[in-house]
Amino acid sequence: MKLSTTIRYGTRLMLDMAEQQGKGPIRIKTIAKRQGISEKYLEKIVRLLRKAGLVDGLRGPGGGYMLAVPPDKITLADILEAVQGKVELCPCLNEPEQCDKHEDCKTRKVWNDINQTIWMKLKGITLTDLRDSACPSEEELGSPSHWSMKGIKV
Amino acid sequence: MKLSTTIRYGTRLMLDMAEQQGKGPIRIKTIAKRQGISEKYLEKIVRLLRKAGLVDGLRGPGGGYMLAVPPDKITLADILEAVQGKVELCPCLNEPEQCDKHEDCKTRKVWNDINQTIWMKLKGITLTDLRDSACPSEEELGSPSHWSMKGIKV
DNA sequence: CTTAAATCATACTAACAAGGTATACTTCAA
DNA sequence: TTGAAGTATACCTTGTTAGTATGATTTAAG
Repeated sequence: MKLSTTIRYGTRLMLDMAEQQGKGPIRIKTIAKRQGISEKYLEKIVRLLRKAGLVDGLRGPGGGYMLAVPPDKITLADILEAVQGKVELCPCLNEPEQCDKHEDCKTRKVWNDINQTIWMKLKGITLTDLRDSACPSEEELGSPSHWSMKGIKV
Repeated sequence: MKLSTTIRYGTRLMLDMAEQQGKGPIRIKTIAKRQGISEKYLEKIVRLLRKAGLVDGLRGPGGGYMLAVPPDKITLADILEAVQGKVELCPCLNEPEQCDKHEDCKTRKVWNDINQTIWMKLKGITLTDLRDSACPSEEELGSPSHWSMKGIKV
């Protein structure tokens, strides 16, 4: 029930790119410094995003990375899937046969439910949403806030 | 983003007890066999639940464990907290000072949002809800289902 | 009063994943 | 042709998870 740094760093990286969009390729070194994350580690992460087709890499001097897709077409679910694969909350959701009780398991429904809810949320939040959002104050963090899900409130 | 076996086993254990409620103390050995989980491992987990005051233990022959609280007063959040402590989706939610960017971090809001949503769900589902629910068919698992949250639809 | 059934408690280990480094290679603009 | 960048892989260190082993303690039943 924890987000890996891969996800968190990956998201910040993508958000950073969305904010710098239109300014040409951005070097990992720059983002690493700006975000305070290890350069080599970020490189590793951005390569996953590249493989997933979310960013494009330009080699050589003056090179760097840039979004391969407009930021309003990139959701947090895309990012998460790119860096971690389609992770389910518990194994029996993907591969029921792993658990011999799966036919008679009431808990499966709950985990599936929460799992779905999380994915719905993630699918509903784009990089644009994130970029245009305000930084939360400490008080605001208490209750769940509302995100526009491609226009519709989640 | 994965549930530990501790949570999953702990939930099944509690559900098992809710189903057997009123029949006196139940031995771990029995539940372990019924649920197909290692006995020693379950012992370890149930001790956490005991410490949290969710179950009572009765020693000696004829002893076992039983719910210390009526099942409609026990939510999945209680169970999760008992076996894992108050886990947040990412460290910066509990201890902002851990991340020196926390004041200027838009992603924090999203993680907080999802975090809150998960906890709201967990708090809304009691052992009674679970016990009285139907086992899901494979098709049903696709979309998020609706759980009564102490009477109110979640 | 003894025995055995159960909880209770701690220590240990193996396996795995996460987080991060190091090294070396390719590509390509200046 | 040089060096700045991406690309790729291998490695390492640390922490967590999942599970086992061993034994002590309590107590009802015989």
